[in-house]
Order: sequence, then structure tokens, then C-alpha cells
Amino acid sequence: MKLTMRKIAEMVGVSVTTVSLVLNDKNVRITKDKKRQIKEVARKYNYVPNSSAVSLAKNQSNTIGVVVPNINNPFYSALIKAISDDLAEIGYYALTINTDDNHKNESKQIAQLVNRGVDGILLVPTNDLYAQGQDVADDFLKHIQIPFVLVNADSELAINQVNLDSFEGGYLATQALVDNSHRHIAIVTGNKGYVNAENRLNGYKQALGDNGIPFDDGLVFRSDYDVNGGYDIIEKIEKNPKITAIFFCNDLMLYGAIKRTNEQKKNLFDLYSVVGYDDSYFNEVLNPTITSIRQDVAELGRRSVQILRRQLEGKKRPINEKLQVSLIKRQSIKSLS
Amino acid sequence: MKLTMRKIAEMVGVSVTTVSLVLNDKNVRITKDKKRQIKEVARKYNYVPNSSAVSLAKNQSNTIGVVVPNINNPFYSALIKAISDDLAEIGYYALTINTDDNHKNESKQIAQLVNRGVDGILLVPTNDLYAQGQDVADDFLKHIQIPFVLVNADSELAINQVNLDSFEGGYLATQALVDNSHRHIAIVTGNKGYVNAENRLNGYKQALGDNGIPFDDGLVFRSDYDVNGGYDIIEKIEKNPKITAIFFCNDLMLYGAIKRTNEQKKNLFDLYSVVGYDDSYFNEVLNPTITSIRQDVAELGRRSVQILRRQLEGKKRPINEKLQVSLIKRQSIKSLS
DNA sequence: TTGAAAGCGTTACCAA
DNA sequence: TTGGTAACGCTTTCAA
Repeated sequence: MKLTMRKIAEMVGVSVTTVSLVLNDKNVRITKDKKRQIKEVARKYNYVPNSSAVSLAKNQSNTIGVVVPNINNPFYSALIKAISDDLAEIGYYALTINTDDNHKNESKQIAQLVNRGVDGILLVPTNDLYAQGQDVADDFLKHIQIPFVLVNADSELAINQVNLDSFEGGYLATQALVDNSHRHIAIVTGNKGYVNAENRLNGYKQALGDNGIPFDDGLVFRSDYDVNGGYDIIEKIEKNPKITAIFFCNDLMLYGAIKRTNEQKKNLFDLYSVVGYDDSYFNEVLNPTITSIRQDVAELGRRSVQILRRQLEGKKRPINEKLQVSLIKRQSIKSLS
Repeated sequence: MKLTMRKIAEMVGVSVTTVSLVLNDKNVRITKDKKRQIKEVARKYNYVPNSSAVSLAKNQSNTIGVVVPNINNPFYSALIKAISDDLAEIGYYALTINTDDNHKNESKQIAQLVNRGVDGILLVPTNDLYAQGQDVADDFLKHIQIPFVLVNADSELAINQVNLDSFEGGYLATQALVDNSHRHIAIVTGNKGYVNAENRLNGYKQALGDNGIPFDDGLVFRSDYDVNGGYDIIEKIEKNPKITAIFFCNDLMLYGAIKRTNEQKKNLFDLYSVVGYDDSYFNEVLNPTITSIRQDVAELGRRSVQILRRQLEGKKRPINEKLQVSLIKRQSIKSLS
């Protein structure tokens, strides 16, 4: 049998109001003794409020929709973990939705979430959406009718958004290579339109420019942000003998490249100096260990939640935040000089 | 302004009951005309039922709680993905909850889920629970008051459960090593009481026995199912010079061992033949590639959902299912002969 | 310091 | 074929 406030009230011999007040720490002006008794009974019989009832009464669901392209990607799963934990701390459930990086899906799912009455949404948009152009993306975002925060992507709109500084990441990675006298540096970035891919590329360009190295379009390679993406692209890179270093904009791609060269009985690291992106734990397992850009996913989750909460509390002015990234130096860069 | 049933009722000039009946396609015996009008208004003003109210009234929610130790673990995240997809297909939301492998948490979260009115639970239990003994675990499970399926664990109770055949996994892995003339095979399994750890160990024992190799308790090493677990344990293994092969009951542990030996300027694979467990994609990135036990996570998710659904539909007789695993042969076993 | 009672939006039982 | 109304469990206002 489930314990309700009414039952507690009966057991202690007070009104439901009193129980509600006490259990929500609302009203301090309740007799110490009654208070104690109520809390005692609640604890003893393990009282848990019925959240449907709370939602109905307060007209909020205490649920946040968390929309991500793919739970399976370690970057997203780490983000979800961070978000869920932070959300739980402030009394919200995370209702996580996979879009499979498909915008149609994304659009449909968000509509459902809204209908279901979630209080807000944390949206990590699909690459599929951004690949259709920033204007299409912005137009889509403009039509979301409930509080939401755009996570891990940019928009020109005056909406709440948090992103990691991909420009800086691209810059730091490239600079690390340049510092070791590399001048012919390939960059393997996401396919055209990928969220954040252009920023990393721009950081790369800027770093080259700042060091007086001319940008060569032929050194830009594009592929999917996954193992197969790297697996497929490495042979194209090998065709250009001038290249001495590669900046992989995603660790998974790097792993794919390793896999491919191993299969060819070659060692990627004999061929190239390398920098990765995301700082996966696997970077410490490989030999050599991988120098990589670390993104603070936990912080990204935390800020997303904070900003959404702020919006939920009625703050109007939108926040646009860019989180710092850092270079983790390991062994995968050899000096050319 | 949100549209409610009452408002529709007023607009059309009928009772709330009628509206509810029509909108839920409950009662065909409503005047065609009224029916049409109600549906018309609902569609026109985009009526969406308040799900808190529905949940409260029906005491159910079209939501299934999915309780896992840790989203971040690739095995669990793959499972969640599979489950969410399957659940979505039959019209349910997955409300995923992290227990951080802490039983107190698990217990609290389940209680919350129940009070929140989820219709059922897919429970991947914590190791923390099972470490307290099968009887404690069973006792806990016995007290879950809503439909649920025990996933990826065993229970003696007559409850719905699906698990992967860990005994078979342990057997296959060990046999593969024995087939290559290894006789001093270390096993690195989970800490005492870990879910499925004993089964893998028993499979190992059985395989040894079937090949006339005496079981040596000194070859059993225990640690956490993660990278650090393997990192910490490898030095202990190195103290026994007889050991020529290691069966890691979890790929992450294997990675930790690689990391540690690399740091010592040694190569794990020069020292030992190795079999892993879970068949992570990294296994193909490493050199040599790793022979490992593959578990069909997608199938595990699918069956979990099917069995829960069956229970939700009122079927009483519990199902206890064991899913097959297989050995994926790669390069990490060298023949001793 | 406390309690009664009116919601919150639905569902479902019982009458009409 | 319909409608009144009591739940569902909680919050909140107003009175006492």
C-alpha cells in the first residue's frame, strides 16, 4: 500500500496541509513536536511524493527533455551522464531522446516532448540539421515553443546556448604541431556543415596564419566523426608525401586511421605526428599515448542545466557561453627539427 | 492559454465526460455530430492532454524506467540505446536512471520511479547489490511492486529475467586459450559478488576441467570492471612467471593492463596471450587485434522490452531467458606449441 | 500555528 | 447516449 500525505496526516493526527508544509520545509512555524513526528513517520515508512500529483498541482512536470544525436557516442553519453546528475540534484528527471542524427526525427521528437509537458529541453542538435545551413537551423530553433538551451552548437539567434570553444581547440592543436616544426599539417574534420567542424578548421587556419604558414586547401580532409570516417580517409592523406602531421578533429577518426594502417602492416605514428580531439580515455592506452584536445564535458553539462534553470526561473536575457578547452600533451607529436 | 477538456466541453456544449470518451475513442455510441465537433475543436486548437493529469487519474504513464549502473560504460550505453529504440516503437518513453552502481541509490530511484507512476521497470542491477549476496538481491527484487524485468543478471526467483550466458562466455574464452596449448591461464574477473563474474569464472573452471587442467585458485584475480581495475591488477599477475595467458572478463580491464605495461616500457602481448570480453570496437584498433567474447547487446535490449511488454499485457508466467554469446577470433592469442 | 477547502486536468463509475 | 461527480495526491489560499 502506498503511503500518501493523507495517511501520514491521519497517523499523526494533523491536517494534510500541515504535512505538506512540513515535508516541503515550507513553513517554519509548525510545532517542533508535530514536525518531528511527521518527518519521523515519513522517513520510517519511506514516504515518496507522487510526482504526477505534484506536477498536476504545480503545473510543471519536473522533467527535462534531453535530445542528443546518439547515446552511444562516448562524448554524448558522458554529456548525458553529467546532465542527468545535475538535473537530479535540482529535482528534475532527464528524459533522454536519441535522434540518430536525423533531423526529421529530431523535429518530431521535440514536438512530442512539448506535448508531453516537459518543462524544458536541452538540445544537442543533429549534424543533419546544421548541414542544411545555419539559416535553416536558426529557423527551426526559432519555432521551439518552450524553454530550451542549445547545447554544443552555435546560433546567431538571441537564444540560450552553450558551446565548447572549437576555434580555440583547432588553434591549440595546430599550434602544438607547429611548435614541433611541422609545416605540412593535414586536418581531418567533419563533413561539410558538421556542427563545430568549421570552427575547428578556422582555428587551424588562424594558427597557421599566425605562424606564417600558408593555408593549403589540399590539406583539408573531410569525413564522418567516427571510426570508419578515419579508416576511410587515411589512404587519401598518404598520397601526399609532404604531410608530416595530422590533426584529427575527433579521436574516433584517429582510431580508425590507426586500425587501417595496422591492417597495412604500417604504424601510423612512424608516419605522422598526431593530435586528437576529445581526450578519450583510450588515448592513454595506446602506444604512443595521444596528445589531444580535452573538452570539459562535465562543465558543459553543468552550464547547460544552470542556464536552462535560469530560464525556467523567468530570466529573459539569453546567455551565449563558450567554454574553454585545453591541450593535453602526451607522446604522439615528434619534433621535426 | 492551454486548451483543456473542460474548455472543449464548454465550446461544444457537452460534458467533460463526453469529450474524454470521444478523444480516447472509448465509446462509439456518441452522436456522430458531437463526435465530429469535438474532434474538430481539439484538432483546430491543437489540444494536447495533460500527461500529469492522465498519469494521476490512470495511475500509469506510458513510461518505462530503465535503471542502469552507469550510462558511461559502453556496454550499458549500447543497451540503453537498444532499449529506448524498441520502447519507442511500441509507444513508450524510456526514463533512464543512473545508479552509479550504488545499491542505496538504486533502491531509492526505483521507489521514485514507482511513485512517479512508470508502468514498468527494466532493471540492470548494481554489482553493489549482488555483492551483498544472492539472498539479499532476491529479497530486494521480491519487494519491487510493479512489473519489471531483471536484465543482465540472474535470480532464483520466479521473475522475468534475461541474461547473457556468461558461463558459456567464460568457457569459450578459456577453451580458445587451451586450444593454443596454454595451461597456466590467469583469469581477471570482477570483484567478489559482481553480477555475472561467478558465471564467467565457472565457465573458466569447467573448460579447464574438461581439458584435464587442474584449477588453481592462485590464478584467479579480482578487480573492478574498468580501466583502473586492469591497471592495478597486472603487476600481481606478473609475479607468477608460469602464467602465459590471461582471460580478462571485461575489455576495459584489458585496456588498463595495456596502459600499465606500456608505461613500464613493456608490451603486454609479448608477455601474454589474451582474451577479452565485450568485443568493444577498440579491439580492432589495437595491435594485435583482440580476441574477445561478443555479447549481443541489441538482442538483450529487444528481449527485455518484449518480456516486459508481455508482463504489462497481463501474462503471469515469468520468463527466464539466457542469450548466447560468441567468440570473435583475432590476433591476441599466440600458440604455445 | 494550524486546517478547510478549492483547485490542477483527467478518468471512470453510476445515474439518468 | 450522455452527464454528474467522486476520485487521483498534492499545493496553496484564506480563515481561524
